[in-house]
Amino acid sequence: MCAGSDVDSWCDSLWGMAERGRRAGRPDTRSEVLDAAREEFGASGFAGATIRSIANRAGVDPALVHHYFGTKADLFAASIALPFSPVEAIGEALQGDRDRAAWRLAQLFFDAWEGDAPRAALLGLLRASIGGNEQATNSLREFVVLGLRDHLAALIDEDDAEMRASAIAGHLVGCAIVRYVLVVEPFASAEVDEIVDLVAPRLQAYLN
Amino acid sequence: MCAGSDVDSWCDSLWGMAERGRRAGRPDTRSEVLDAAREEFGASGFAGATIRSIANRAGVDPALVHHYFGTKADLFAASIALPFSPVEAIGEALQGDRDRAAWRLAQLFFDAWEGDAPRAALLGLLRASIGGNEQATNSLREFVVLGLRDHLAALIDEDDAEMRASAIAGHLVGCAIVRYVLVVEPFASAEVDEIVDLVAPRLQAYLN
DNA sequence: CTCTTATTTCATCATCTAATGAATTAACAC
DNA sequence: GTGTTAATTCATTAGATGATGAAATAAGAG
Repeated sequence: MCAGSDVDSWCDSLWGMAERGRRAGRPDTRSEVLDAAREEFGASGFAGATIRSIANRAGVDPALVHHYFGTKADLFAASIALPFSPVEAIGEALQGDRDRAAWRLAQLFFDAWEGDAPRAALLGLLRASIGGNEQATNSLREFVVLGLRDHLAALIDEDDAEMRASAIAGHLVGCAIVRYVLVVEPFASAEVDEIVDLVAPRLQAYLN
Repeated sequence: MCAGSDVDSWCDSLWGMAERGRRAGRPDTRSEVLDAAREEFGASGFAGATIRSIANRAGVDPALVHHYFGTKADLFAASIALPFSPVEAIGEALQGDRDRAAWRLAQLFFDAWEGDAPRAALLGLLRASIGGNEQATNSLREFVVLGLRDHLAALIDEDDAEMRASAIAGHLVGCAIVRYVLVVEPFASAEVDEIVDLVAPRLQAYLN
């Protein structure tokens, strides 16, 4: 029983065991493992996630995770590389009319959190870096410094430009935590446009 | 060797081994363990901290940690109970002149982070809750909702009072992350007064 | 078809972890 | 002093974890 390949799917679904050796077809298992790693690290942080839980989520043997990504730290490093480039997008959003720059920035920032996949990636980075992982902390700091603080400071004509830019970055990050991590109502359920209309004027006040 | 009690301190410092049984004097070991737990949970999060590391930091056998606090989860629950009562302090700070309420709130908030012990406790709560620990998330949400949102909403005469109050809470939490977790310069090294003078006017803008 | 290579699981190891119970010592009441 | 209780470490257990190497299977080149 469970030896012929025609009844494998039946065996798998019944026994939860996969057969040994290469699978039929051309499944992109590596990407599935990486996605599973993003989700697990996002949900549990670096220390809380385990190779086994990631492998289990991807429907794969733990050894395969090591085969593709090496150590747990290597896998984590691969998982916090965001699947999009926020720094450039922010740079573009800030170009143009300065009186509305804060609105465009806020819109871009909160829009980025609305999709499922980006939110998982951002949550993973946020959780791990605030949770104490040094690499993730450096990664998030780099994003805040390069993506937000430096771009914003270039728009401000005051000698405390970097201070003001840091405050703006803090405001955005804090709003994301209240809305997406702590889920404080009614902030968490409000429409993005409502949040933007509320927050952007105070961000703009830092720019003037 | 190392049997007589007169040479114990010599043995301890040389071998790193403590003698068995109750210590001389009246040391408040329980509090030291709790402080060590706050520091370890604050530095590494719930999953990253271990009973062993906490016991080691407190200079104590791991079994003693269990003796006093039970399971790791019990110890964590005890460690996130802040050694001060922020909710009441915020309530008091917000009484009085409404036009300067944001200044008093910001001063109280950032002052609270400056001491070593309170900062470790706040960092622990922040790290663990954002890191995904459900209990810590509930605890921080409760603080944000009861301590900040509700108190602030009572001051605001608009129908979106709770939204504005949440934005203020988010701004403060985010500034704490940028300053104390990510350590983004020059925000991290600035004086508290400078931060307060920068941030408070924008917080006050939410109140009006 | 045959050989090589990439993919996948299995079996296993050494290590670390939380937790428990017994043993040892000091403080304290009488 | 004597006995009781609280404080503290030691020894140990059962389980989880990261990691490695061997074996099995499919895809692809010739």
